[in-house]
Amino acid sequence: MAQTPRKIFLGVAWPYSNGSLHIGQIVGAYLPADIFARYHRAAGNDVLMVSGSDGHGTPITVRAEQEGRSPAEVSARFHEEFLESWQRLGISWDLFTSTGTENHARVAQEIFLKLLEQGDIYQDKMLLPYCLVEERFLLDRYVEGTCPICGYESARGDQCDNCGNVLDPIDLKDRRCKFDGSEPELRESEHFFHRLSAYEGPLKEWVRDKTYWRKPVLNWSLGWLEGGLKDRAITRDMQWGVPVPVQGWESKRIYVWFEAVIGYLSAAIEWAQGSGEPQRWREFWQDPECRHYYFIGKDNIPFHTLIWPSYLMGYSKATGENYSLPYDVPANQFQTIRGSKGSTSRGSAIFVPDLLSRYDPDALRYYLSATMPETSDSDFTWADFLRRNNDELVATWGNLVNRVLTFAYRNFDREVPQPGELRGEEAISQTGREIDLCHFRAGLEAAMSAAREANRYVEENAPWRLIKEDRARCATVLYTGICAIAGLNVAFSPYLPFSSQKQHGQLGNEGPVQAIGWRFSPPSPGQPLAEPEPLFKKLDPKIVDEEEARMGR
RNA sequence: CGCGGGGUGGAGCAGCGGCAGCUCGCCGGGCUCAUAACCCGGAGGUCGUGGGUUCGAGUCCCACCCCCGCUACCA
Repeated sequence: MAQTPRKIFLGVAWPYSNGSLHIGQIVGAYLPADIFARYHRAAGNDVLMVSGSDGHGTPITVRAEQEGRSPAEVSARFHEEFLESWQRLGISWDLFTSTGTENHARVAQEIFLKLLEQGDIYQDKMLLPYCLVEERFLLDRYVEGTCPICGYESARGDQCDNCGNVLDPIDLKDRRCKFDGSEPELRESEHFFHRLSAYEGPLKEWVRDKTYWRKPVLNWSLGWLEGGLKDRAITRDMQWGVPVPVQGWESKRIYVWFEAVIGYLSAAIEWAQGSGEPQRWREFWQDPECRHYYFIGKDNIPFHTLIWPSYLMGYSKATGENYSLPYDVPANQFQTIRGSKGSTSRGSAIFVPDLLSRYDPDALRYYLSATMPETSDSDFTWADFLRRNNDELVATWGNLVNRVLTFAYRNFDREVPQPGELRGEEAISQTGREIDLCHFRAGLEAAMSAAREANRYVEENAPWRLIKEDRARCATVLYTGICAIAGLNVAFSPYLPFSSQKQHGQLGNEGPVQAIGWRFSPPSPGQPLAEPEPLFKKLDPKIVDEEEARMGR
């Protein structure tokens, strides 16, 4: 199926390093990206998967203020935690860096200057609320007032909680500072703007043939385009972030949403430097044959389907070089927690480090893969997690492996018996096809379905009866079962990397399971079997109540 | 008020113009190699509501109702 070796670039959302990773980020972006990357690497394609901590922006400074630390300290602390989470979850980055590197600032400033020279970025004045008491410009959300649309008195500067309309703080009546209640004055501030409006035509043209994008992704993008694109301010009155590379702008910083997306490019450059071939990033960024995929949550869609492409179009033009645009942005919907969006304050957020302290990574990966919100929001419940682990992962796949290997180990001198028919090729190719299309749930289901078929095969051929009647035939049946397992193990490997590696070893193989590639490789008859041991643990039903209690229900 | 997504057997989901499908659960049976796991059979849905288009509609169109997100240390 995977025809010619391909080049694939995966850009994955940059998490704000202001708190622990939670389950929604994993299921929404990091897990699908990892499955995709693992599959393509096994299939022999050249993959570059990058991301990093987004260490700038207001969320970081807010947290830093609360803790009385510097933004840099906060960011560094969570960056370290992220690295550990990736490792334990098995998210296989080629590079996970941060926006705090010199390299990133240099690349971001370079793009900023090129776009400035070209006229894509221009200076203008804007009126911003300035608090005389706090002596600083106030962020949109720190201004409150009366909503001009519905009259609600506690509307925030960015949006009215009552009617839901997106607002501009200037439109509010009876404005007041959220901190001290004083009335902010409107003070003129000089800022740089990106001429997004100029890219409306080119973007419309570019999006036109993206019919294969997921429905929400395409509709969201088209909706923005139809509404007309507005120029966006790309600098902010703050001290934390990438400096504006223009004289006299020392008191301002580049807006986090301008520079963070540039991380996709700067990370590739950093990766190339680290690999000892500093120019190698060009293979992924400037070769038109390389396909770019961006794995993100649905809230980030316009940034990746319109805004980031507009920067790339402009930068390509300014430099005369080709910078690839996204091929697909398979954004996921949200995974709600017991029916609503995860919330720390309501005790319904589920954080990765905590989760990994009690559960195996593959159990989590299985559950999240099976319930991935690809087409619509899906819901996380502990009861469902328990059920899918015990009744699907353990009972179907885990049990197949365990029953066949245990039987073979005991009855055939602890080695792989002699050959006969069913293999695992079909599962491998079908799962591969689905992953290639970013249908991750379907890919997993294809493998599970093949595991059920293998269980049926074992049942119908009853080796426990054959062992007494026809030892040679029994060996054939078991060999066939083992072949199915070996094949299925490849199909499951992008989803369940830890247990796949273990299974690989149980069949007496050495080296990494990925070395097989994305194909069926028959086990050698006579090869010694390791003593079988269950691949997965059954969970105790009481965890449901325990976890619910832990979440403060 | 607006924008996007969704409402399909007990639960979770797929189907997106042509006899309503999958996993789990449930009921009945089989097997005993296996983590009380596995296999077979069965019951169970007028596909949110009301109109319309069509020879034919979960599947297209219109209106309405409900849920989720777009705001909150939170994808």
